[in-house]
Amino acid sequence: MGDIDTGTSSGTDFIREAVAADLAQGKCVEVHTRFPPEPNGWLHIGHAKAISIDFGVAESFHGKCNLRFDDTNPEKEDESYVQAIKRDLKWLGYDWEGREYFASDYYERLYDLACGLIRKGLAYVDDLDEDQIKEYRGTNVPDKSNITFTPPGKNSPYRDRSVGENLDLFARMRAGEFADGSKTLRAKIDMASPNLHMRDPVMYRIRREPHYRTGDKWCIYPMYDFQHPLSDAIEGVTHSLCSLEYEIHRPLYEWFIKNCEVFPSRQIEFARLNLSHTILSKRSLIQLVREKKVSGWDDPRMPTIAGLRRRGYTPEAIRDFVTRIGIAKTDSLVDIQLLEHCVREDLNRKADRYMAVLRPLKLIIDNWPEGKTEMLSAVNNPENPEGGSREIPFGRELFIEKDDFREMPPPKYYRLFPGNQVRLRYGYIITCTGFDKDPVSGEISAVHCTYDPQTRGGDAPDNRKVKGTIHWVSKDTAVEFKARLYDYLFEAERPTDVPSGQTFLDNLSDHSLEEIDCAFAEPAVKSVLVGQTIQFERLGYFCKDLDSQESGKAVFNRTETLRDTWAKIEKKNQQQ
RNA sequence: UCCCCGGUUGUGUAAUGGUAGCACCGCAGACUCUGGAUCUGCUUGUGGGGGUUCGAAUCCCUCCUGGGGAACCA
Repeated sequence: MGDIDTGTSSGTDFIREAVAADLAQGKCVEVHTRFPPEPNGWLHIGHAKAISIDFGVAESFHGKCNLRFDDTNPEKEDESYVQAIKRDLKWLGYDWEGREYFASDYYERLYDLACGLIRKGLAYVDDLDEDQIKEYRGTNVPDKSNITFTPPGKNSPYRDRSVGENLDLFARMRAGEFADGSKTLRAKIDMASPNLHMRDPVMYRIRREPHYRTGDKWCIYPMYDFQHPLSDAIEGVTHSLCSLEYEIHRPLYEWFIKNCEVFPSRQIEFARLNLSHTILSKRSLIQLVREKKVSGWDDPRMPTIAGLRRRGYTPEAIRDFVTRIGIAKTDSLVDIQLLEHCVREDLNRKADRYMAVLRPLKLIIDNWPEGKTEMLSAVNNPENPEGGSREIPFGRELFIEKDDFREMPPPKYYRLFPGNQVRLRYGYIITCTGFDKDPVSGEISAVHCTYDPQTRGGDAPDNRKVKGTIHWVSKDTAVEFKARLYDYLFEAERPTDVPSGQTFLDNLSDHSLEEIDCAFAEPAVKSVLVGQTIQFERLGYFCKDLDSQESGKAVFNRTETLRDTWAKIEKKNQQQ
């Protein structure tokens, strides 16, 4: 067992410990897991955690992980979701090695297994309707939050039908002889069980709804609790890892394995991911899409894998994040700043640097010869010596960031203000000599300065210390682009925490997206590819969006800002 | 409080009867041609009360507290 890597790269955790124990005790000889998405929505960062566990645990023990679509609810599922899920899984870098399965492919075997249970006297066809089932189960109460005691249920009057009658009725259910909802197949377990899931759970229901894969071949569909353990068994899954809400289903999971006499898989539950300022329920995510609160599943503000990708996140950053958060059974809320840290760390190493100005302010170098242009050399990525360098045009008129000039500098401000010296990144050291103000609006229309010819490239021969370095773009060669600046979709740390009568939609931020139509960048950005994430120096990481036009304006989505120490100082200044 | 599962610095996660550690956040400083990066240092924690033990985050009891469950969804 010494050669088994219990997770040096991803740490150890209670699941890996349990799996290692099973192996040591001979309960299984190999490890086989599965990732079982229902194709009714796109993958999000919470799935990434589950995927990391399913694939990661298998990998730790040199085992396998299947991809299985848990598609037994024809009302919600669709082929487009299958495609989206596969695409995102691949992009994240996971490989199911062709083991791509569908629960809907098991319908025939599942049906046989159900008949087997009937023959053993452990399943029966019930004529009770939905409300009656609840009533008999003892759970048909108006206010669930006010229950102090759950009485035992009582048996359905149809519970003791003969095996022959049940077999016949079940076959006729399949044949379409009965109306939707008029009959169900139920497991005969224990109507007095304190675990409500054991009170004769429904195994099959009648639903005339075309399925995206089986069409109208079936009008009865198996329920999750019956289908899941058996699908796991069919695939030889040894460890069925799922989230905490299935914990209470585990006795049922084990009941079906035992009574169907199939390959036993062990279900182990872990806490699902909760992320601050984010909503991760598929139901809510689909609502944001349908009600057009966002532009789609891949809106860069969405916590979906596709949204994060379009935002500029890398698979490496996402995978790093989901391994850093660990695995436990504690219900927790992970600070989204950890995710942000992970992208910054990854992108800092990988992203090429460029200069761009989001809110342009004209800077005129009064002692620079009219019409003269110079090319200056700039390093592409200071974190990567092999990244090379590029040339940037420099001239008499530049754009600088509005925020980099102040008429009256606040404390600790060491950018441009009258009389102050500042370095233009990769350019010259300049001294601010004045500024033009629009007499009507009071707005500053241009800043004037002189440059020191001795400081070409930014180095001062006299080694004088210049505290501030600001970015710039040469006016004549500037490339215009559109920038989309994103903020949290929800300002609240827990978007679902709302006063009664409100929903998470009431928590939607009104400034989660700011569009800047006319920003300027250095000419070299023309070579940036759609989907590529770069850094605009001092501003943050930006990803070229697919909305960019071939020969027209490029669109850049801001992935994240850089860590902004000045913003903190400024905030503190304001508080004082 | 009918059933199930949890509670370790602000957040997340280790420590499996033997020095409560790591990461993020935050704070301070060093360095820096990105107020970025990097480096150094720092603050804050075992929910409460009892018990077992030489020794308890860990085992036991009890209280408190959080989450989940009662779909012909998964």
